Amino acid sequence: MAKQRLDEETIVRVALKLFRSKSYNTTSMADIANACGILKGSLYHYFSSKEELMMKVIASVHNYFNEEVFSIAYKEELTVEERIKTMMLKAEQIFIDQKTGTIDGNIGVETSMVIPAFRPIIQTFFNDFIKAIKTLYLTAFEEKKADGLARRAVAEIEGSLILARVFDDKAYLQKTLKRLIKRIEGE
Amino acid sequence: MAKQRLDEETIVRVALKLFRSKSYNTTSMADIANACGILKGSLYHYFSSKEELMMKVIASVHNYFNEEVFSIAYKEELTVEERIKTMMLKAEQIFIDQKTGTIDGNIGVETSMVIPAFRPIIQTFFNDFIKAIKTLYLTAFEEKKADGLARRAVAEIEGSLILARVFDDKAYLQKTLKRLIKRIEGE
DNA sequence: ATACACCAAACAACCGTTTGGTAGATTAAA
DNA sequence: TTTAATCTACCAAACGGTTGTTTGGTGTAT
Repeated sequence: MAKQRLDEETIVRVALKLFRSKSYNTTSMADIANACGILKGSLYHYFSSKEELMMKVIASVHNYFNEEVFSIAYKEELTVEERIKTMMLKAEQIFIDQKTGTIDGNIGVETSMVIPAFRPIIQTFFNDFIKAIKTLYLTAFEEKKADGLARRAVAEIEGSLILARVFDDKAYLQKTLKRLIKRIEGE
Repeated sequence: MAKQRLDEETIVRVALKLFRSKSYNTTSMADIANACGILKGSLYHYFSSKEELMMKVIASVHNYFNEEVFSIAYKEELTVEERIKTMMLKAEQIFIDQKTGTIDGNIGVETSMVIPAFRPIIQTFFNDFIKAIKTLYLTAFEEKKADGLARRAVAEIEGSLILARVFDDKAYLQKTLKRLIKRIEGE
C-alpha cells in the first residue's frame, strides 16, 4: 500500500466538526475533503456516499455519548447524586466547545428534520439518552414518573441548546443542567 | 395589467408550508414555484431572492404569532389563568397540523442555525415569545423569577417540539404545555 | 507484480438567478 | 368608440456555479 495519510476515523472526526458548525446540507463533500487535505473524489475511497459518511458520523457521536456520558448513569460505585452531577458536567463539556466557548449545533436535530433517512438513528440516540437519565430518576421516583421526567429532561436539554445557540448564550444550557441535577438532589 | 393569478401573500403562505415540512435548504425555488403553479423564474417578479422570500415568510409567522398567540397574554379582560390556557391551546393548534396531526418543523430552529443572516429575526421572535409568557408569570412571581421561568418555558416548548418530531408523538408537546399552565395555576 | 491511497478530470443533475419575450388587461389619445 | 401605447404577470430558456458521484490513471510501499 501507499503511505496512508488518512483513516476513516479521522475523516469522520473532521466531518463531524463541519456538520456541527455548518449543518449537513451546507457542508459539501469538497469542504470535508479540503479539511482533510485531499480531493473530494478521494472521499469515495472510504465512503460510498455522503449519506453513509453522515451515518458513521452520527454513529460515532452516539458511541461517544454511550461511552463518555450515558455510561456514567450505570456506575454503581458512585452515588446517584455523583452520577447525575458528573454526567451533566460531561454533557456540558461536550456541547460547549472548551476552546471557543461556542455552542455547536446538535447535528441530530436539523438532520432528522431534514433527511428522514436519519430519523431512526437519531431515535436510538435519544432513547439511550432517556434511558440513562431514567435510570437515575428511578432511585428517587417510581417507574412512570421517572420515565416522564427523563423524557422531559432530554427535551429541556435540547430546547436550551436551541436558545443557547440562537442567543449565543451558554447560560441557557448551564441553568437547565443544574436544574436537572437539583431535581434529584432535592428529594 | 394581466389577470393576476397570484399575490405575494399567497406565495409566502405556500413557501411557509414547504419550508416547515422540508426546511429551507431542501426546498428549492422550483419547488415553491411548482406548488404555486408557475415557473421558478417568475418568482423573481415578486421577490428579489430566495433569502428575501424567506425573510418575509419568517416575518409572516412572527406577525401571525403576535396577533394570534402573544396578544392573548395582554388581554386584561381575561384572568391570568384564562390567558395562559388559551395561549397554550392556540400554540398547540398551530404547531400540530389539525388536518394531518403532523408536527411541522419549526422553521426558526434549523434556519437560524444554518443561515446566520436569519438569526436576528429569529431572536426578535423568541423575545416576543418570552415577553408574553413573562407577562403572565409576573402576576405570580417576582421580576427575576418570572423572566427566568419565561425563558425556560420557551426552551421547554422548543425542546418538546423536537422530541415530538423525532418520535412523531405530539404528546411531548401537549404534556409540556399542560405543565406550563399548571406552573401558574399551582401558585 | 500487486494492491492500495490518492489525484485529476469529467459527469449529469440541480441550484438560484437573469434575460428577453409575449399575451392580455389597462390607460390614454383620436 | 375605436385605436394605439403602456404596463403587468407571467413563460421559456439559458446562465454560471455547485452539487454528489464516477472514471481512469499514477506513484508508492509491500
